[in-house]
Amino acid sequence: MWAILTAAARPVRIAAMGSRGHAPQAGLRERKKERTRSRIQDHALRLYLKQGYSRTTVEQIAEAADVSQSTFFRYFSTKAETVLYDRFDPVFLEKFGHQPAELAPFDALRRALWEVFEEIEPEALMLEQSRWRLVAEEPELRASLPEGTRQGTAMLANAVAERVGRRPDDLAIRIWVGALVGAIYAAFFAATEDPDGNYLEYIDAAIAQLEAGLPL
Amino acid sequence: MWAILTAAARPVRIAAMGSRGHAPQAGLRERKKERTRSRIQDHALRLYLKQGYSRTTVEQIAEAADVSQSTFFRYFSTKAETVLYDRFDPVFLEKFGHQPAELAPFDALRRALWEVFEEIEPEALMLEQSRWRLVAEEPELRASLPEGTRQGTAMLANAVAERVGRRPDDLAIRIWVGALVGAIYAAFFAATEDPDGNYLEYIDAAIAQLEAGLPL
DNA sequence: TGTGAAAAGAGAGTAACTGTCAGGTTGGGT
DNA sequence: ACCCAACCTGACAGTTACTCTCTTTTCACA
Repeated sequence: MWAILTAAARPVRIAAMGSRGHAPQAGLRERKKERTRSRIQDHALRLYLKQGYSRTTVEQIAEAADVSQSTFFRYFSTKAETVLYDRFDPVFLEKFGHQPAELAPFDALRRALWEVFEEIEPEALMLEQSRWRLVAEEPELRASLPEGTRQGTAMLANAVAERVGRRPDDLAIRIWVGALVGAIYAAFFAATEDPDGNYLEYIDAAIAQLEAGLPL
Repeated sequence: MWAILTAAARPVRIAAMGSRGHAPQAGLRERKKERTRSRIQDHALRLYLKQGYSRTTVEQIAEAADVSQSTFFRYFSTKAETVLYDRFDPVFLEKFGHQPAELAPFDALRRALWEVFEEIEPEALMLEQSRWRLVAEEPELRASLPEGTRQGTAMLANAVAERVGRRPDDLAIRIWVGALVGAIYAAFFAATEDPDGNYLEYIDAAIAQLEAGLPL
């Protein structure tokens, strides 16, 4: 699942975009911005799929979305972000946090993942997967992916720490989460190499192996 | 230990640099190239430490090392590579491969790490650590680090697969290595946050936790 | 000492970003 | 209805990493 990997790029982004922070009910201004943002991302993804990521320039995206380059960079601080931005991340973190307290971390994790996947409509899932493939195939994207991961890892560490009642900077927690993310990472790339591989199955395999004490 | 993390950047690099491939005994030409390479990296690191990574331009490095920018890019395909390039990686992989076959993977790993660290002189170790700190602190470097990791992970997976007599594309192997690298990654960053932390100890902790079946 | 191949340099070009400034748009308060 | 302040947007110039192509220099070897 992507969530864990890229998670926290999002809150940072939103904060940086000058939303008022509190207002949960979006005003006209906010909604217009949201639309502009989606429009840019849509055009960007469409161009990437059509002519490849590196052969698409920001200028082209801006033109297609009918905004200036300045505006493009106001919405996405880098070109890569148009791909890496993941709207399911906060959903996952929320589900994870709301799993019953008596569940072991691995079970909570698994259930949260299932719930997120169940909610995604098949059509949206297809689009997501093409986005994932893009990330897996484009070196530049693969490269900028894990910086998001690092922050995401920190957030997940917080959630796990809370669940087991320990401090989030506890070394054991950090190592645990690091191993988890690394394993899922490996499973993710294995899944992208398998033409009709089911991402969720691969990730399940990773979780199961960790749960079993990492046998070889 | 860095080795695992950045490993394979090196062979690629060397292959791309037009060395004859076979000749193990270096001729004058080869040695001159090696010197130029070191000279560039030395000046680069010195400038980074003095004025910061992002405030140092390739032009400045080239000038300081008395080469043209063209030449700079012939030796390092990106600016980040001047930092990420790790001469201990091949050493580590070799040591790991030569551990007695009856050792469990975790033990082989631990011993190989110790052997590498023992060989490094204290002075060189200090320099290495300042390099690591640079990587940990500079966002752009953190970002470009894991692409090297990915290739390094693949090489480590090969070594592990051979050791346990399985195919390197075995999913369990890939997950195992992924978890290992992820855990070490986490330990590494924890170590950089601890002013007088000993990297090796942190990494040892990660290995021990994995060995114990990843308890929480 | 001459010669062919490899290395280095020169220079023009591309594209991702950054910073600034000026003009237009929006929304809350009167 | 109007105005002010905050905000959004575009235009534009500049920086810098990186690429390509072409020419000149250096060096191994005969």
